[in-house]
Amino acid sequence: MYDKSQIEALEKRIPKGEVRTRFAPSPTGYMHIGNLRTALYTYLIAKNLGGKFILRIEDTDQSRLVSDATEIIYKTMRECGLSHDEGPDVGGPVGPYIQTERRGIYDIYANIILEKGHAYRCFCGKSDAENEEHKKTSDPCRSLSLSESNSRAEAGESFVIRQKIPHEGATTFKDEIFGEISCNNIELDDQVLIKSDGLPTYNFANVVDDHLMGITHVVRGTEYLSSTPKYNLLYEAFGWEIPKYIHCSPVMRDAQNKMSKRKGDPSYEDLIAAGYLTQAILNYSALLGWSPGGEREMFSLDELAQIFSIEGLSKSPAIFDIDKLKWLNGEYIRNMSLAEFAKIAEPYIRKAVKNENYDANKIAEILKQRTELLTEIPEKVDFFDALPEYEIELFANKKSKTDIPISLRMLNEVKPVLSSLNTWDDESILLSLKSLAEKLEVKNATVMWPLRIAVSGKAVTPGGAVEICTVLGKEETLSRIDSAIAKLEPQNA
RNA sequence: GGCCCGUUGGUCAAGUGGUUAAGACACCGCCCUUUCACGGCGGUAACAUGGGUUCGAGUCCCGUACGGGUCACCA
Repeated sequence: MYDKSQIEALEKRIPKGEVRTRFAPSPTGYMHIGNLRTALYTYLIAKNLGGKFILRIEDTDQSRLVSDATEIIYKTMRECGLSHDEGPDVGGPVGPYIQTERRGIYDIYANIILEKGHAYRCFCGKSDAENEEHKKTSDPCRSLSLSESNSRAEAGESFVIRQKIPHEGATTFKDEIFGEISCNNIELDDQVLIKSDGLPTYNFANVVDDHLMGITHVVRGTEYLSSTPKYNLLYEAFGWEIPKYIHCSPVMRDAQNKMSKRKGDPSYEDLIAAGYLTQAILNYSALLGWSPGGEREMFSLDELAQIFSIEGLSKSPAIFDIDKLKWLNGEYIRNMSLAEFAKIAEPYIRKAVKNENYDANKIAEILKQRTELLTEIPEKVDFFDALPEYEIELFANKKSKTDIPISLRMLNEVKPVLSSLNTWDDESILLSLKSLAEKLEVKNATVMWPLRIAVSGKAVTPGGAVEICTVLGKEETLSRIDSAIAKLEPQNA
């Protein structure tokens, strides 16, 4: 049925004496946040312990394959800096790293476990009723002799291979987060190991691959917690060393539901498209379900790898809070150098500001302290290109002590002052306006407010009157002041 | 329903028998200020519940409630 030398060859390849973790997604769609976080934790555990991080594609369910899914996985991980040491694209000592390419391997181990008597062929059909009855203790195929089973298989009868779970005793395993968990074997089903299409189920492929790839820490979601005893029984049947288990609680959209694409929860790509930064997403994901212990919250990927510890992982599910992500994103933006921010902000600025005379760097400067999401930039700066229609009521502001007549007066005072300026920059404009306010014996705001409204047409703007004037340039500034004055003239009002 | 797991403010969370029960987001107030932000200061707000154990319990044990996971030839 199989060649012993093949097994020896496979076993010989297994790297020893190093920590090895794996991220093992199935290519069924996009990278949701829970997925990304699992990949992150898996990566961090490997790096923190000086080990290897491996990518394995679990594509044994032919019916659920999505064509571009693997590409999205590669792309996302590359963008996030979660680089794998081994995987389908970079190779490695224990490949192939795609399960459908390992078919022959599962066959070998299925035959071994069949011979050992810890599994059996089940020839019963696929119908629900039969299934329900047979996966339990009463499966008549359970007691078939191996030779009879072999000859029926050779005769071409269709079958699945099921794990033969003992009816007595209990299985206990240790999870690094949850501690010891035990379960009576009688509660466990005789799960299918090899499907009738000849491909292994996750349950089998996972155990075989984790063993043959030398995985030391199995990181996955808590949905696998209740099947872990069955995996342990499998490891024991083969006589393999059991890895450390780290079962992570899910990322929730609310107290009742996991994050899901179907319900409109954002994927990594969605968040990027919504104006979030990769680093912020990664940093926030790390904090969702894990705590570094101290009060610091911002960490680069390398820093996370330094300080990550399994003990900080939490048992209970965590609800995804977009507000906190947004705040963190803002923190990342504010901590950037102006040059860095200007570079990533420019495309967003240019979406609204087509006029090349307006300096994108200067606009980025006034935007930097007040931007949380890149996508909110265009609407903040659209007034540079075209003065919006606005109501003259905007000129009235209690705190600045302005109303419409005062604004008109101020603008008439401001106009000659600005038009006589020779240098057009923040400093000169600010200085001239301040001395004007002093001369007129009014608050700075009384001069600034009408001017800002006149040049922007908006109640709220990034930057104040001075900065906006600087960007607009002298000519455009004076022209906007003129049209504001015209708007405010009593006969027009 | 059986089995497994969980439960500290609205949210993320620290806390490993003795604390005025941290911190962050959000929210509110004040200050700064050429708008809005940023920044600074302050505030509201929590140990699901009932029994034990103990001199002492958010921390240990049992029950209850609530929530989640699982019970596929999906992963």
